[in-house]
Amino acid sequence: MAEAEGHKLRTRGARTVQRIFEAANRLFLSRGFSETTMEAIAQEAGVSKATLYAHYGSRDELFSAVIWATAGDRFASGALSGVTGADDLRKKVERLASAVLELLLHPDTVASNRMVSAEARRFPELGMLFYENGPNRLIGRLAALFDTAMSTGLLRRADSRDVAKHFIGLVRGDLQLRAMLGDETAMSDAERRHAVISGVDVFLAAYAAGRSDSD
Amino acid sequence: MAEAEGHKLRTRGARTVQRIFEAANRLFLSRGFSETTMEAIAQEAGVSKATLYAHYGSRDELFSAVIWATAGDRFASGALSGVTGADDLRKKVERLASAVLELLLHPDTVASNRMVSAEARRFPELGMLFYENGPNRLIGRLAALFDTAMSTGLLRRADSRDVAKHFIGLVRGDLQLRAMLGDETAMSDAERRHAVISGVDVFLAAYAAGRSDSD
DNA sequence: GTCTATAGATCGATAGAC
DNA sequence: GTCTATCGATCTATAGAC
Repeated sequence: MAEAEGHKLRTRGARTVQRIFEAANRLFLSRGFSETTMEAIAQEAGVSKATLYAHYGSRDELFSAVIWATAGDRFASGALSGVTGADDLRKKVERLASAVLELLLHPDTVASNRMVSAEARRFPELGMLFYENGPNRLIGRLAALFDTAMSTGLLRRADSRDVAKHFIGLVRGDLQLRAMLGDETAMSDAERRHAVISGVDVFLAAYAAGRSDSD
Repeated sequence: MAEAEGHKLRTRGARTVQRIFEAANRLFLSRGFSETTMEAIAQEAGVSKATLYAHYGSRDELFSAVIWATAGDRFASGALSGVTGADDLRKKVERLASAVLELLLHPDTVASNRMVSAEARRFPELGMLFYENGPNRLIGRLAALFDTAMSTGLLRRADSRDVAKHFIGLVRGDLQLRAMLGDETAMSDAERRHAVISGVDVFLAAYAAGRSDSD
């Protein structure tokens, strides 16, 4: 789903663009913006620098294309499907929390957060674009789920976008910040499990409609 | 409190170091890491580049010094004093939430978060150092406050560091992320007030000991 | 469209005089 | 300790051949 242009992959030129884009995507996400040179991208794509500039006018333009595409891809994917099922409310919410945390701690998510925030001063629009296309889409999808849960009477009535933000905030804890600061241990299973359990505990204590008997 | 070395400000050399450090501090925080050149720092400090290198071995070293010092300064300051007082629990917690949000959305906080996370791959240790000296100190101070509140019977018993993380997560919402991505509106009074009120609402619903009658 | 080769500019770091 | 002057490396972007 990472087509930069409207072309299909028929023409030779479009395939080159595709290769360039994917190379840039890999390198930006794995090395960061400042450490990724046009020379390296060209090499990774198997083309020359001149060819690269024939398709993307500047490094910033290529960077924007990568951020725009990848943010949407990841945050729009079906990673939040675990909510359906016949389990009790707590189990369902815990699975949802795990899925959210998985997304928030994904190396690509961490990398793009790092890059976009670092370059937000130079790209006033890109930051907003990224937010709308990424994090805000997650909020929207969660809000829709919680809306349903409120209609069903599982959760008490509240602004569903607020509920989504609170849910994310509770589950995230300090794990995403630590991941962004380079703390590898923030991604460990133990840390994640604890964040999910304690976060969901608080979430249900505040938002569960009736009385949720815990484990 | 931003002394890099143990010297006092007596000697001429120490005053020069001080000026260099403060210039670097201003420029790094206002322009970001990659946009701040040694030439610019020297000019801002009123010295030559050679003098600058006589006191700091490299740009990275100067950057580390700035991050290390400023993180501690801000997160250790007495900005959390608003919790004491004779108000009811909700009012107190709301003032605390405002103080936390003020800190999290402070331009310098946003700027250093951006920079450290962006450079975390090159500086494996600096990220951890920053976390311990900054965000983790905030968690610790909040945990101490909540510990007291639990002893007093105002809040129900729980791991106080978890409580602190949940508190921060609830109040922060998506405001700090948006601020880091360059969204100026994230710092508006309206946004902050709403985040404080709705966040505290959920926090008390989950953690208040008895029954907290709301407004 | 794609290549090689290089221009053009920036910047971190240093040499050497005072 | 501080200066001026400059080196050397790196990187973005382009010119011109095929």
